[in-house]
Amino acid sequence: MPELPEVETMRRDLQKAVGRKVITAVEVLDPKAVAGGPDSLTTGLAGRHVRSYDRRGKVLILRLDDGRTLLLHPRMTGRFQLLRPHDELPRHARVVFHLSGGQRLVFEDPRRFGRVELRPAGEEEAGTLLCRIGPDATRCDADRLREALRRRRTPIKALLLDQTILAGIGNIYASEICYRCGLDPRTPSHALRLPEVRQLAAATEAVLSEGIALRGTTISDYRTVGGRSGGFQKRLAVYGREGEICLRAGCPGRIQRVVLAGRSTYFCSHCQRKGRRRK
DNA sequence: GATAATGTTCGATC
DNA sequence: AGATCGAACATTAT
Repeated sequence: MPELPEVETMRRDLQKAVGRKVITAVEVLDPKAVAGGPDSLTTGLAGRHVRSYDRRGKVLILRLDDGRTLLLHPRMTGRFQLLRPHDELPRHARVVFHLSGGQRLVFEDPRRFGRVELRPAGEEEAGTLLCRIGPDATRCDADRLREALRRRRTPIKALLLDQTILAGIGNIYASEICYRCGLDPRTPSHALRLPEVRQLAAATEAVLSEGIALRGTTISDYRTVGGRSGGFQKRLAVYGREGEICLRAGCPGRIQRVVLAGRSTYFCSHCQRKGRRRK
């Protein structure tokens, strides 16, 4: 269930494993997986290769050698797997890209929320997957962030999940980011002043880059293209730790769970205060 | 069987 | 008009 660090890991893995291999054919096993209809993918992809592997937020951006762009959003359970010639298709295979050399790149997705979309040259931003998202969260500008927060009453953690403000933060990293900068996730956004927003921006960049360095977080489903688990689950300070003791040395607090914007949210009420950061 | 799951979008309501 | 909330989407695992 990928967020920014997991999609970035996918991007790096694909760049390395697929590189400029030629796509010889595409099979769409689940038409629902393709925004714009299955024919949009099967027409004219044969003979093409990926010229560059890019990403914005949780969206993979594969630029093809003919100028078109293949966009992919894994949503909750989408992932790529590289199969060797005699490997069987995974149970939830949705789209299969046949590559020169006999390998197959499979997009699999049990819950079927993920989407692939092929955009014409110069029109990728207008597609359904990119048109609603803001700048990538790895480059988190504090002044811009503050402007986005100042007239909103929503809890700060809910705003971190708003992809139009910053693209890429999901439910795990949102709780971890709030913990990192000592901010109560329920704090109304407009209560943050510039110093706190700066702390928040710094915490966002720090947590995401650690997530990337450890190749993402595996709690149950997420696997890298090579089928391996990520490593950031070992570093989670609050997510999924309801009732456990806070990891900060000497802190007597226990991790609490509340629901914000319909999603589980974890925090230490001792370390995390409203509108105030931890020293 | 009920519940929750790392995501987004839509419609209803304020 | 804009903000906000809950339901919906679909499937699996506990």
